[in-house]
Amino acid sequence: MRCAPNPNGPWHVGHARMPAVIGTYRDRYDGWFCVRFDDTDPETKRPDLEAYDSILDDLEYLGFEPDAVYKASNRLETYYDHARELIDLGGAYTCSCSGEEFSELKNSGEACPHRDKDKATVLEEFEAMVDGEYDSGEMVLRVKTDIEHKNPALRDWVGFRMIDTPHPREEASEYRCWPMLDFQSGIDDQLTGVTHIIRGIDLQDSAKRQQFVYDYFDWEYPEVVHWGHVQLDAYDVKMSTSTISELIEEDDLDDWDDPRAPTLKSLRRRGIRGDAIVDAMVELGTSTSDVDLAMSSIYANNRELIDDETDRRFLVRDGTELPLGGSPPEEANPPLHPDHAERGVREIPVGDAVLLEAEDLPNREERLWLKGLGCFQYTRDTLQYTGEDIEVVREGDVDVVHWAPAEESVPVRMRTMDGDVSGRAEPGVGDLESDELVQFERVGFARIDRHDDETVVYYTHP
RNA sequence: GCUCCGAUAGUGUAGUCCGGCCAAUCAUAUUGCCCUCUCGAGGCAAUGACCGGGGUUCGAAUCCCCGUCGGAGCACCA
Repeated sequence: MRCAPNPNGPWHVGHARMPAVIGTYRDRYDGWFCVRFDDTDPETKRPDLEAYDSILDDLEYLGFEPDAVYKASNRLETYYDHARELIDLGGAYTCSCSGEEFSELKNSGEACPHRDKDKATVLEEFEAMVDGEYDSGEMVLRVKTDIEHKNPALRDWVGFRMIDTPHPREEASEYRCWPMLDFQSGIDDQLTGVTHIIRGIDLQDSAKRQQFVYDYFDWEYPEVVHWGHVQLDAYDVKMSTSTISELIEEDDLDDWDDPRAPTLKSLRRRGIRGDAIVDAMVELGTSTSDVDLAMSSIYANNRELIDDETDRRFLVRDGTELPLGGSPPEEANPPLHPDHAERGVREIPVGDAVLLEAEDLPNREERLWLKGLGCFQYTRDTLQYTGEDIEVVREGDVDVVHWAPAEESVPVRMRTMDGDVSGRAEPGVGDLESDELVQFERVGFARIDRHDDETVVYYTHP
């Protein structure tokens, strides 16, 4: 199988579907898959030189290593050779009609005057194309199919055209005669031994087009599955490489790993495992209708992967300070993980005041249980320690909330899909390694990114 | 306009090829209860779907036709 991306930028989440599915199939059935960069349009789909590595990097994040990596722009001579052979078989002709002219003829099912040229002329003109003797638009090589085919999309399609703009890759920058996707891809699938193709519904006619070439060469066409488009809920930003690229350009997004961007680099930075994405993609199946992928299903997968190993911490967002009274303990020791007592406890110095989230602020005379600390009653604008047992919580009339010491807490900026949130976390958070995951109790999972003036974390999911 | 393709709960999916075991599977979501010093995890329960209409048949989610809705192609893009 193959994954044939157009290297025009880092991958968005939707791109993960192909490697997820073919990678999973490969592993399951002892198969083979390659990445083939279909970079045969140096102009309108101009490749981005950084994208080649960036895509392989994204692939690694998803947990797959391709069995081979190809670049179509390295293989021009191969395509030329096959074109020559095809000409010799009478399956192609050079054509100098303008796109418009040809389109009109084609739509009325009429052949253009170039269709019946003899092979020698065709070959001669094709060699001139290869040598770059024509300018863009002057000459193309058409694959001879059936000019009266009932589906106009299949009639004598273009196999090669001239492009004046040099390819961005140095190695390919001298070429001017470029194959179209259907030609290049069809040849490569055969040459690399691809037996099964998955592609989008936008390429529904590709197989039928390429079948003509396969017939000329007497090759057997691979099995094909077409799938619909994937849409992600939960994002304001459209899942499209060009849209994301523009937003970054305009500074509406920081970069490709901005938490608001629906990209793989963003999910990675938020601490989501590649496996969680892969599993969600595989669950989507390969149906030909469009599908909506719920981020919640990626989150559910991820939570299952990380919950057990992720330690707990407190983070209070936009805290309100309340003084403490009644001699509470000087230190709180909640467990690092409620299901793993063996991992030990946290040491949180309490101080004279705590921060609470707005939603958790008690009413007058109300009791509140500060997790890992004890029971307090809100009296005369102070949280008075009552010393009561956890039983009061079990009885049901005391809410349990998380908190942070007002004094010895560390400032945190949490980057989320909906923008940044600032808050303060228990002091231990300041010592966590970059890349570590935490669960802020009653807030959600987050990945520690870095410690600057404040600790920057990326919100993972609830 | 011409040509393809598709339609099962909020979302995804199984079942459709080879009609009966499907008053329709599983996951996720939402809600409620239990448990828990988290709104996490775990347990239990509830919610919720075969696009419509004809036909074939003893019997249709499944086969056929018509409609509706949706998607795609008709590029010298991928």
